[in-house]
Amino acid sequence: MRLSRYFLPTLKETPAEAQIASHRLMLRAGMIRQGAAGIYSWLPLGHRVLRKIENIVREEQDRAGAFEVLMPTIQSSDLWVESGRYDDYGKEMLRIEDRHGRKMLYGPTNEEMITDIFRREVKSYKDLPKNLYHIQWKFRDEIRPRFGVMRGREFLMKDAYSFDLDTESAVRSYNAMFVAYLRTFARLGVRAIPMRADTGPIGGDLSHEFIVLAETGESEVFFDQGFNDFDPMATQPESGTDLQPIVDQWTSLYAATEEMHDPSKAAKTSDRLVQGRGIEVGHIFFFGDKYSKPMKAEVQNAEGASVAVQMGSYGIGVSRLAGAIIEASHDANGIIWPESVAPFKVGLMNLTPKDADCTKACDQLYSDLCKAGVEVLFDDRAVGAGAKFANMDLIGLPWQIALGSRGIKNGIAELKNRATGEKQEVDLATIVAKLAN
RNA sequence: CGGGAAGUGGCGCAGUCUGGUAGCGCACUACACUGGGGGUGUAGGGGUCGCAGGUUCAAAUCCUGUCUUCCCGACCA
Repeated sequence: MRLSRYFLPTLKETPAEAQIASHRLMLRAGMIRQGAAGIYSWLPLGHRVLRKIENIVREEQDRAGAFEVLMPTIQSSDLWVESGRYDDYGKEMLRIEDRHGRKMLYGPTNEEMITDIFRREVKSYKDLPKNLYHIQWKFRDEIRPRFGVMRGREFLMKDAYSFDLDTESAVRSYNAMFVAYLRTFARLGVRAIPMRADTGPIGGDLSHEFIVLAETGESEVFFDQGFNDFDPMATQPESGTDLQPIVDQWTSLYAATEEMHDPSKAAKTSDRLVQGRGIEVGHIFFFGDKYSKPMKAEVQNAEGASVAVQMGSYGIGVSRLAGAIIEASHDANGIIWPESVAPFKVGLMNLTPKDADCTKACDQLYSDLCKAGVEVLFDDRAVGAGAKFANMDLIGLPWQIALGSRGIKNGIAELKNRATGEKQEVDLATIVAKLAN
């Protein structure tokens, strides 16, 4: 992409409303713009990041055996009356009336709707287990939205729902999501620690939150530093593998959010206990027949008896992750994208656009990189070199290529690693091969 | 929902106390210079001061109401 043609409105100064790093940087880097409190538009750069996060989440859900669906944002109140949550949910649910006076709502979550879809179609234990997920916008009318996309009212969430015949099977479904989450967050370039969680208003008795460590995190967390030694990507589950040992390993060490923190249990880890702050990016629940029972989502078992299915739900805050990744990965100059979610892999800067030789070489390099399948943002604007460097650091692409008349004479470009700051002189003839992988 | 702060060109702010022709920096437009870390100069364009009432000869400024946004707390993917 040529920057001269792109829509990338970066800001030199921080808008007054943005207080925390990720919000400031997302606004400055031209990723998002605010529509109302807790409601944002995603501009091209931000949208690319959002899609990359979404795709990694999707790949790992698919790998774990879940099937993607897409449910609507607007729901009828009927199902919520049936589950008993229409009254329980309170003002956080945005309630809407259509022209016929029917009570509708903008979905804050989809347990009821997916349970309804399931119960209409599945009648036999032979069709279990099943796991259905979607990636869809949700709305929760938070009392106080804040921190940009990290606590928005409208947010993009992946929510999966599992259906099993019995508890034993349901735990296997839970474990599959547990492992998928470990892999997902690792691929997104963040370290997320699973912590025993309170089951909250959704109810149930087996639940974990996945917390990304960041100083600006909303929750206080306590965990064993032994988590540093675990590698989520070491788990490459074949279908049918027993995942319990992996889950056991990850839950063997102490980890708890403030509300679940038990100093007497934590004491066992004593010197290895770390206290920090974190951002909740995922939350998984097993809640049994909480919804299947009142909504009569039942199947016949091998004996011909009708039994309510055992359910779990599994959420990942996709839009929140865009902010959380920045919170965990930035410096004074701007964002530092992990390569897997970076909007572009490489930023190419023509430092001397008035130099015909340099411009020619840049155009050629840009074209070669594109042909090699490298995602590259080419700053071909007629502005000073300093502005280009500053802007490139701000938007945080993993690799920067600086090419000017000085380098052209020797046939070399400067390649900078945004994360480490390390710069190296690279022969123009080899740079494409170096960046294509 | 309790407590606090703020709304003035696209962005960051001053002016409000003490009423008297709306200002600065950045950005933007044109031209010239410059060209390896947000460079320099000259000349421009752009604002019913959140909105609605009121006081006054006169309101960004004083009064009343209202909307919006942000921060702290209680609640949450």
